[in-house]
Amino acid sequence: MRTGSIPLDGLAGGLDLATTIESGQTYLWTRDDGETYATAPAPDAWYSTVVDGDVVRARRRDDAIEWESTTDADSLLHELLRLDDDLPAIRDAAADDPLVADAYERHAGMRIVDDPFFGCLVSFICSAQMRVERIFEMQASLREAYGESVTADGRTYRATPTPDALAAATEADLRELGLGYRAPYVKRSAELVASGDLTESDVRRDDLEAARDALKGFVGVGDKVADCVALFSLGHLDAVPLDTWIQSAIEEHYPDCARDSYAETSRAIRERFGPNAGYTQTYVFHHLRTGA
DNA sequence: CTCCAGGGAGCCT
DNA sequence: AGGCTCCATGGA
Repeated sequence: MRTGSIPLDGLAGGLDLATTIESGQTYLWTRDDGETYATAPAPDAWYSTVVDGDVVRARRRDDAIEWESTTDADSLLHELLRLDDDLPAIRDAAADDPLVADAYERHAGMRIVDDPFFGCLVSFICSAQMRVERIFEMQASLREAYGESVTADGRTYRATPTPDALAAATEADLRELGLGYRAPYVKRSAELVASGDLTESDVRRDDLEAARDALKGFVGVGDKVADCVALFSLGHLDAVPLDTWIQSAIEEHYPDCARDSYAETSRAIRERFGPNAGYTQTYVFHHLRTGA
């Protein structure tokens, strides 16, 4: 495999690789130790993923991100981990309140990811009423059962299942992987993509609310999941997924932003969090969920 | 045992 | 549009 290194001091705000990958934004990476993300990673733990048939491995090594890949992964990593985002500028422009300041400070270096679309879509369809640790397990199970194998340097990696593969699976097959009532959602949404009836290009809109409405055409995708896909795969950094953690945070810390409908609460909290509100949401979510 | 987890579909008014 | 009810599964 090819290798390379990305110096952290060349990135505005650096990069906390482990937190970025394990904070519940992306479920498409595998930690080398095979743990289920329930345990803390080693400081220099390797993470791997497969993108368009290429294996990408990355870990923190001293003051750089070291990578190995079947392709030149430098630009790919910049894309997947949004390494060009200026974290200090994003933080400075964010809302100035104790919760937000604490979240940014405690998890400095965490970045929003830019996941490949279909894997992100399936991940967050599966996320409904699920703990983060189990979402990781479910995506690993889907890769193991339906992902294409890619071998590099004698090791085998599993790609994200294709729409065709998941559309061909039976609902019973998917239920056996522990997907529960999400099984038919995954299958039907995979069918929509595989048939071309609703695809990534249909949901790539410049406006967040237009993208969200289009995303809700998938099965198992409502307002919250649509916002997650918009934020973690379509580059809508203003998207603020209103999950249970953020909703209770709004009740406790921003009660004036609480509205009757998702759409109105979303608008209010986006205005409160300021530019790149999705970044702030992700920091606050991780901060609250990890009990920091 | 009960309760909860990064919600959404289906059906009702 | 807005309000129910039900939905699988595993861990606490």
